[in-house]
Amino acid sequence: MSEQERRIPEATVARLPVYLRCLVELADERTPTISSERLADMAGVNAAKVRKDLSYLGSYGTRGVGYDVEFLLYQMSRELGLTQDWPVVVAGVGNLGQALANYGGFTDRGFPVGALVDVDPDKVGTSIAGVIVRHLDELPELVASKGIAIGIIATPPTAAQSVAEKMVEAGIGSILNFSPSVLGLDPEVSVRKVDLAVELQILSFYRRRADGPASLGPDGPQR
Amino acid sequence: MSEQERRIPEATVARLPVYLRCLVELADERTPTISSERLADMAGVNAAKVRKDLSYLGSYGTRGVGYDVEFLLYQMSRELGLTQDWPVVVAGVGNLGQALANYGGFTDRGFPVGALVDVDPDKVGTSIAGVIVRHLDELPELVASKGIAIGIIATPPTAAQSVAEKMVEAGIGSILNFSPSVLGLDPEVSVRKVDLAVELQILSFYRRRADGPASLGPDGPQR
DNA sequence: TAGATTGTTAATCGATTAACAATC
DNA sequence: TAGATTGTTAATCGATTAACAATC
Repeated sequence: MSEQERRIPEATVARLPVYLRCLVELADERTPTISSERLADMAGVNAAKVRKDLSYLGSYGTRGVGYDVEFLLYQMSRELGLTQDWPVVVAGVGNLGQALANYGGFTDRGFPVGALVDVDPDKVGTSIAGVIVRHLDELPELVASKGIAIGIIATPPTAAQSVAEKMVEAGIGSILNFSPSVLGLDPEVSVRKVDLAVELQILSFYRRRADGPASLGPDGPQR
Repeated sequence: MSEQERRIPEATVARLPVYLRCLVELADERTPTISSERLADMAGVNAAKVRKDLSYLGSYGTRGVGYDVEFLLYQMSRELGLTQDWPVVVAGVGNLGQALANYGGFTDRGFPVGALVDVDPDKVGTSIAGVIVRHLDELPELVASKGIAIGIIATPPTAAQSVAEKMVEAGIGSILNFSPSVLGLDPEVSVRKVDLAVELQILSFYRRRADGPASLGPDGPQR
């Protein structure tokens, strides 16, 4: 690791937030250093993978000692772009949208809910978790005024594509899609998809056979 | 494909539910057949991948014609174990748990909410979406009487591990974990994890660089 | 120094993709 | 038959893992 500084593999990027959460926990307990072995246990992966993943960030460990928790935490936050807040807009305040808006976990982790939008006149104007629901048409002004970085789609599937397009037009470049629709957007836009029924169907597959990889996360086996 | 009938790759299993949803849509529109090319467009993948994935199910296509929608839909449902319902229990009826209980999408896709459990005396006894919230301690009887197959963890992270263990003790073999905790369980138990903050953090990473794979699902690039 | 643990190499494994013969 | 499209092969790519020299 020296020339042509690291292109971090996709699989590694997906694990960094897991390590980050472990490090936050360790920092809370004032644990000064952590070995790849112990971090691997916490994260549910193996130690070789931890060392390889961390090596993409730089040579931040000390042989014979391990990794300095605070230092690694800082470097990882920086790499993930988490040294600043990224306000999100939730589009669609049905069951899921409301739950997401009320869910404190986003704000805690640097993703405050900056805006809520819907098209239903009964919902526009109401307040959820201290944020007033605005009409979808106001998205461009909201994105600009609140500095919205990420759009979360919690609309019915029929509306998802058009809402996504409006988000992109409004200047949003990152979308988390909770609707079951496959979005077709400019490949410049980052899209991640969370599909609850798909997760259950995958569990159903492995249940039926009861011989597949037993412990899977969205990005593969946990251990 | 003939000897030693197919061990379906994990990556393929994760895509089958996406194809399934496309097929349902096609069946609704009474489209009789579909080519790998068109199905690939709908699913947001490439045609070679579709053909390879479908070939693990068997040789269900017709050269020069494509795949019979209804027939493929049936075969895929069968392979995914979706020819029967799999009742789920949601543990933890906070914001997320309530939203999940109210979310009709599960029942629609063969995963009816058979039970809700919590430990909060203020919640136990209340009714959500027509299901009465029971105490966590009643889990074994609920699993038995309602034929619960899948446990959904929507508790605070501190409770997740112990709730998961109770689910396993009660006979549940498949768990969908919405808490940010990494679960340590018998490897026989299938676990999938949905971590909303992790998804946002991954988006944050790619936003910062704006040079990564642009369009990602939980299981990799969408297209 | 002796023990511990990293960082990196290289082997292996699994997933993707292009290409095309088979065949409807 | 001619055109279309599958099913499969083989090449390529990316991810995982064990092993161990480097070094604290």
